[in-house]
Amino acid sequence: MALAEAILVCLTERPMSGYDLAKNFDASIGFFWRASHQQIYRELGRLREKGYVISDEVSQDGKPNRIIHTITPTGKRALRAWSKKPAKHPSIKDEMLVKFYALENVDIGALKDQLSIRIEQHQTKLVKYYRIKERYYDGKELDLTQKGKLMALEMGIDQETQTIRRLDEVMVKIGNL
Amino acid sequence: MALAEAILVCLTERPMSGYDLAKNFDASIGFFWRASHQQIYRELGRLREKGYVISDEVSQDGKPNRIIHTITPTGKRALRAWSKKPAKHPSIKDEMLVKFYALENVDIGALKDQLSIRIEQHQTKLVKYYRIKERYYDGKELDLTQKGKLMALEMGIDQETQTIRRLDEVMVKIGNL
DNA sequence: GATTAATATGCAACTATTTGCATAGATACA
DNA sequence: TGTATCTATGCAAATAGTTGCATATTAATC
Repeated sequence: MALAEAILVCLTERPMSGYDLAKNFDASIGFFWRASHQQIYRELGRLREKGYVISDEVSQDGKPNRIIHTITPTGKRALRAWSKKPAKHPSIKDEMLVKFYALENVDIGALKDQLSIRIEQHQTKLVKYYRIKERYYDGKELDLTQKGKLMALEMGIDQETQTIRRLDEVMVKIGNL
Repeated sequence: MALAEAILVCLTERPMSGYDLAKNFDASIGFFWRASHQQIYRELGRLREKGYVISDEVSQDGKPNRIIHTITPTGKRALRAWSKKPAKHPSIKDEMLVKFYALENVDIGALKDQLSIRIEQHQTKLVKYYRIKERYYDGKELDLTQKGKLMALEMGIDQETQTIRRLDEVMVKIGNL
């Protein structure tokens, strides 16, 4: 499972609370690995049991206490070991394509609506990517980790751009049906 | 859940056994929705309970009996109702991108190997797509369902082509790191 | 003064997916 | 004659992911 590793990757940057991690999974690393806060808290428990992270409670006046998780040397070794194992091919599950596959048994008007929603979602994501790129990477000196993140980000930008073009083309095609 | 619907979609084409469906999920519809034979057999049980399919045992001499599943009018109505509901955005989970995201804590040599394996997998898929296109669609008169399938297929071809180009570019980039 | 949003954590139940196992005849090939 | 592959079905256990609920404080807004 790579949720564990995705969390460890985040923690190599800096120690974080479950809440911080959940926010990270809503943005940055979440572009490549989605997870809910419930999943994250559960997984943090497992990582603590294995000794991959240590957790310290920090009291804050007023606000509820935070539990800050720090990756251990054992955790870092586990991460490097994981990196050598072949990456699983992401599993494909796209309802919308299934609907295209069954065009005669489907409401085509509704499908068009879904397609334009999908296009908007990809555009939103693309804008987000560009903002992050401009803000954190453009015209900056970058270390190795940052170069990796930028590469992942540029893959994302390229993917979204191509997806939007492709879906626009499909929109024209079903319009002419 | 769309596994149920993906199965129903297959059954609109013709009645099939669980085994036939499993093979379909290894090719055609499986390009857009992956499922194992265990999942399919279990789901067929549920579809039968709901009255979306009827199942008839057909004895074959020698070979084990086949159970042929046919979609019912109720099943077809369920399929059309499903088609009107918004399609879920496919969930993103790509271990390889997580590894790029953590370049400093990762074995880069191993990552390159994984990248080239990934490229090969996409090439294999692309070749498969082209074969299907030539064999079943090129230069043929097509009905609505076939047009939909062709559209899905062409989306697949475009996606794979772009992905291969993108991953090739990344391969050059990590070579120059 | 009341409501909403943000911070911060987590359990429990349910659903979905993966992995390993099990059975059993037919055919092909070495 | 043995081995492997294809046909054909399915259970059980483990792991992963989603949904609903629960709690509690602070700060801002209406």
